[in-house]
Amino acid sequence: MKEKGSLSIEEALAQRQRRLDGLREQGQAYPNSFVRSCTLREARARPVAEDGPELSLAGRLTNVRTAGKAAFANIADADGELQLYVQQDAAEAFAWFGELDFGDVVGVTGRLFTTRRGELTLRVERGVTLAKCLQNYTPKSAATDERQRKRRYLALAQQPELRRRFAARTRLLAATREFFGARGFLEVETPMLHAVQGGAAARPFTTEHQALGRDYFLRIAPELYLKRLLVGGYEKVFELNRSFRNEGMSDDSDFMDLTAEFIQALAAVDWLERGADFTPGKLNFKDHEIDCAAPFARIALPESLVRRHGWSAAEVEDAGFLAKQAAALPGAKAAKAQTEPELGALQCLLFEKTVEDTLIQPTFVTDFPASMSPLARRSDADPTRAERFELYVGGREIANAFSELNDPEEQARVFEEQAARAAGGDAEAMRYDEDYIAALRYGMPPAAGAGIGIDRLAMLLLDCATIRDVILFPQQRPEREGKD
RNA sequence: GGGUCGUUAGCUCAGCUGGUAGAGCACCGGACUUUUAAUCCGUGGGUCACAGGUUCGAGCCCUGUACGACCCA
Repeated sequence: MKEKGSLSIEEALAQRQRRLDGLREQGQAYPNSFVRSCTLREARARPVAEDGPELSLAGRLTNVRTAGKAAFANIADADGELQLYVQQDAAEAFAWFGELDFGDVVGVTGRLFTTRRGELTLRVERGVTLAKCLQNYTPKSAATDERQRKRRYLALAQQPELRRRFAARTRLLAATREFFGARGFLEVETPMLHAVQGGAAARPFTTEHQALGRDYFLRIAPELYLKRLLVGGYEKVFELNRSFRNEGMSDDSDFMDLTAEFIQALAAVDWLERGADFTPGKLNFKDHEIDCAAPFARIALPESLVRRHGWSAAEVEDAGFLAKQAAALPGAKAAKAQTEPELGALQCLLFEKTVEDTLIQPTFVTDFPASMSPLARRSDADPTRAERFELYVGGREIANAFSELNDPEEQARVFEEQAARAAGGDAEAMRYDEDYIAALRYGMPPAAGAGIGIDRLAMLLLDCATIRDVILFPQQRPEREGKD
C-alpha cells in the first residue's frame, strides 16, 4: 500500500485505519493481554548478553529511525523508555514493524544488547500490536497549553515530566493523610449533597434528587458536618476531598476545590498556628523565592492596611473612612461596600483587593472581623474580632483556621443574620441550619479547625502559575467538534 | 458581562503599501544492517476561523459571529 508523494492529514489517518483493518483481518487486533517480563525501567537493570534470556516488553512507540534493512525505535511506558532494534534478518518482526505508526502501543520480545554508542537496546525477534493509534500522533511537535489541558491524556502520553508532576500531586495528598494520621486524626467522609447551604460564603451549584423531589446543593464546605462529628464524640477528624463553588474560573480557582479540612476538640486556634510545621524549606514560585523555614510572619488584618497604605490605626477602624477608600477601587464589590458600609466587610474588601497579593512570604493574618466569620468563635478580649487566622503564601490564601463557635444560641443568632442577608439577595450567605443548631445544643466541646487549599498548595510546591496546571482535568469550555 | 490582542499546512509561525500562499518540523517515497532530535535525496499538503461588505482584485481594509489568550468585573 505505497503512496506517491506525502500524505495529507486525512490520508495519514486513513493509512492508520487501513493498517488497523489489516490487523483485524489477521486476527485479534486488540489482544486481551500481554504478559511482559518487566517494566522498561526494570529492563535497564537486567543482564545484557546475546545468549541471555528473552524479555517481553511493552510500551507506546515514540520515535523511529530507519536505516535501510534495519530500524531503531523507542518505546515508552509509565515511567521508563527503551530503544528497540529490528533488522531484516528477523523477517516477521521486520515486516510487522513496517506497518507501525507513531503512537501505537506494542509488545515486543527479544534479547538485550548494547549498541556501539552504548545504548541499551532490545533486539526485537517478535512484535505484536496491542492498540493501534488511529489519531495523529506527532511527538516532536509541541501542542499549545490550551490544547494540552483539553486533551490532557495526549499531553500526558507525550510528556513524562507532566506525568511526574501529577504523581507529585498525588504524593502531596498521601503526605497530607500521613500527616494527619500520624497525629491521631481520623479521616472521614461527609455528605457531598447538602440540603442547606452553609459552611462557607460561596454560591453553590444546585441539583435535584429525583426520588425525594427536592433540590440539593453540591457542598461548598464540609465544615458543619465535621463539627457534628465532634458532637458525636470524635475528637480529631479530617476530610480530604472536594467542595464545589459556582464561581468564575481563574488562575487561582477551579470550580472544584480540593481542601483538607480538619478539626480538633479541646484546642484553640493558636494550636493550629503552632502546627504549621510540615512545610519544606525554600520554594521557587513564579519569580519569587519563598522561605518556609523561617518562623512565619504574623500580622493583624487592620494592621496590614495600616502598613500597606499608611493609614492611621483609627482610620482603619472607621467605616466611613474605609468606605471612601473602597469607593476608589474598581468594580461592583466596591460599589456594594459603599451602599452597605459595614466595618468588617470593608476591612476584608480592602485587604483582599490591596494587601493579599503582596503577602509573598508565608504570613499569618489574624484579627479577622467577627462579622465576616459566621462560624468562628469571637475573641474573648475583643468580641468584634474572631479567633481566626488565614495563612498567605505567594500572594494567595492557603489556609483558613479558627476556634469554632460552639455556643448554639449565638450560632442561631448568626444564622438568622445570614438568612436575612440571603433573603436580601446575597447568594453567598449561609442559610439557617436547624439540624446543626440542634447538634450544637447537645454540646460541642471547644475546638479549633482549619481548611487547607490543596490545589493552591500544589501550585506553590510545583511552581505552577495556574491552578489548571495542577488539576488533571480542569474545567474548560468544551472543545469544538470536528477538530483533530 | 466589559476592554485589548489573536485565529494562515498535522504542529510552531512568517506573509511588505490590497495584486492569486511561505518556512521549519511532522507526514509520504527513495538510499543506508549499531542509529538516537539519525543523515542524505525527492514529492505532496491550504475553504488564510465563519458570514457578509468595500474593491477590477482581499490572508491583508470594514461589519458581524464563533473560538481562544490576557486584563477588568
